Amino acid sequence: MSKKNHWTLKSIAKELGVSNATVSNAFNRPDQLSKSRRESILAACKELGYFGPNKAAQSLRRGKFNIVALVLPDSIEYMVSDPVASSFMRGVASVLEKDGTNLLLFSGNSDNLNNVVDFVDGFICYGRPRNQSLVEQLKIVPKHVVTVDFDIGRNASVNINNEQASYEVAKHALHNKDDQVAILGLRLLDQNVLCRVYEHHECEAGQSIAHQRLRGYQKALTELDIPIADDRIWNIPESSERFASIAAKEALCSLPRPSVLLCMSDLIALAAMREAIKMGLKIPEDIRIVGFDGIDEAQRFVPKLTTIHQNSEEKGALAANLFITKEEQKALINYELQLGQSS
Amino acid sequence: MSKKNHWTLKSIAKELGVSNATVSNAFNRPDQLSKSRRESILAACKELGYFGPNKAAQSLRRGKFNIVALVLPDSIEYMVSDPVASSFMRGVASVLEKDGTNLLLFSGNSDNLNNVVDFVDGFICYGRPRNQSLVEQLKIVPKHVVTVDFDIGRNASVNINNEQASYEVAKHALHNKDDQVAILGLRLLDQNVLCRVYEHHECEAGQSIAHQRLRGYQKALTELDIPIADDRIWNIPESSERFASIAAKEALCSLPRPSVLLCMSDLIALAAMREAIKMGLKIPEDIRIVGFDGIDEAQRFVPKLTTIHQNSEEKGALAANLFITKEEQKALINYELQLGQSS
DNA sequence: CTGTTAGCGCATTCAT
DNA sequence: ATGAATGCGCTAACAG
Repeated sequence: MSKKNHWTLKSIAKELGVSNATVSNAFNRPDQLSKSRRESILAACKELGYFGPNKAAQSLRRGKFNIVALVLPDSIEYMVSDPVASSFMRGVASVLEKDGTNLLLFSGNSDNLNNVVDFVDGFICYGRPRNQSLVEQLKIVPKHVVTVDFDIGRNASVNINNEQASYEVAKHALHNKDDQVAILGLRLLDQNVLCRVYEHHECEAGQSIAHQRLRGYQKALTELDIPIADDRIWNIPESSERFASIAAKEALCSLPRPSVLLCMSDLIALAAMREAIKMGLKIPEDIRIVGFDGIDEAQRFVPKLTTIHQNSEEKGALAANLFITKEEQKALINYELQLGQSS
Repeated sequence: MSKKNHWTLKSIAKELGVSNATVSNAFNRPDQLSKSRRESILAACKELGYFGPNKAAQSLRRGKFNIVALVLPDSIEYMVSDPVASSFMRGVASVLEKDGTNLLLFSGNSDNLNNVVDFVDGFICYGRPRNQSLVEQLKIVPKHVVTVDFDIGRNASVNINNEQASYEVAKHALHNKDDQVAILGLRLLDQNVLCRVYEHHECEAGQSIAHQRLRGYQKALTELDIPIADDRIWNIPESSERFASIAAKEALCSLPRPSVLLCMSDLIALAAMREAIKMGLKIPEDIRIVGFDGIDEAQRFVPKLTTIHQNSEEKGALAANLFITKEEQKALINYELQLGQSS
């Protein structure tokens, strides 16, 4: 007898003439019934086209959803084309996929965690979300949270030592006190504008990645006794070719012409190298350029970029593992100074 | 009186001394109660820390989940770093984000749609999933499905005319019957191997993108009366730098040396250009190379690549729109022949 | 306009 | 080893 094509645990149990608990157990708790019974039930279900308990109902009942929301710093559409974010997602995805956990992409522009909080097991947050109110919500949300590249009050996080890394790459790019230095910063300011950063007094206090990196640069500058003028630091609001090119052009045209360009991302450094080449400058003879991130394209570029290679994929994998194991750990991940011909 | 921190519709209703339907209505159906009543209830809820009906329960009840699964052709970790797939996802995400629909990434390697089918509203499938059994499931799954770059029995799909596009770009690359042509194909064979494709008899029948493109190439070749030897077509199993470089090297070293390289993706064409340059070949004097896709990196490369620009982002946006509106439409999307200096 | 009730589909006691 | 009952948290139909 073929009932309607849509079986439920209840209807299939009735069809088979057993109680629904038995069917449930057959699928979920093998130890609760005899092997033969279980197998005959499973076979009958398959035969009839019942593929197992409804996941939504199961989740509601158990309070477990097998979905984790990956909270991106910005809109999904923006993040998905960012090479560093992509690597990170790759690491996350590889671990979650093995674990059978589903990955939901969540925009850092959303204004409410509530839209998803009820059907995810928790959150992996890659960088501070653009919408600050999300941060506040993440602090108190009653689910598991792993933060990456920033911290909130919670205990599971993955970071790299941005200050030390920046210090190292700057140290490599800088030669002596006669160097003319310009810094192309990424999101140094909250304001969404491309401009120079005349005031950076609060840098010591700044907790953002950009400020950590800036501190690293400054430490290197200070050690070499290199002054940096107030008008030699740029703020680029997002890691895009367009903004980076404009800022690079401004920097390269500023006088005295910089001999060193410290860039807070490889994408920025690449744009800067392209602009420099267009202007007929020789790299590194006329200008030394260093980046941050270690993306593939920058390694393939001629000249190869000197940069800090962040192990983004590993970062993602670690974050996902922390999530799965629910370990409360503040992890610090390695980076590598990657030497190229650009400095 | 502060109850436990976890409110439910029921508990909050009791706390407020109203029925649960009233609270539900306050959140979902403003027209069902007076404005003042509604507002006072909402205010009280906010005050007490109840942020609205539990979404999981709501979804179970309504049968609507506000999640769509984006079925990728391959593993998530592989897809997320593919520039074409990323563009597509960008398009999808931009539309879904505006619609308030959440995006779940689903691997084309999974073997069971059942793990998610119960808590998504449907599927957007970007390319034929590597796991063929997923295709079978997609054909019969009782939810809305939009396919992209391939078709199943269902009625909503987005495609481009691969054959025509390939024909055009080949036509542009080919000059006359003395051209020596090699084809770097992407997933021409089911087998996951890098090799030459000696037999392509079944090309006429092949429905895959690769075969559609191959037909386009062959049409152009035929029109110009250019023969193509049996051993001049390569199969590259995935669009990665590594495989592409190997195949490109093989092709470039084969004798007589090709004067034209028809590549089924820009990533492949880029790898080929790099290998050619390494070998001291001049592009396009010694060898003309064309790609397919229109990714950014290929446009920035020197020489700029001649290719077919697929509007992947638009494709994604259209697919998402079809999904949302539930329109049953087989859409065909435009492409553009993008001329560079590589041919 | 408001409250009562019956499920959505299931997992888990607690009996037997 | 099995079955009846309860409720996860909610919405929609219905009754008042």
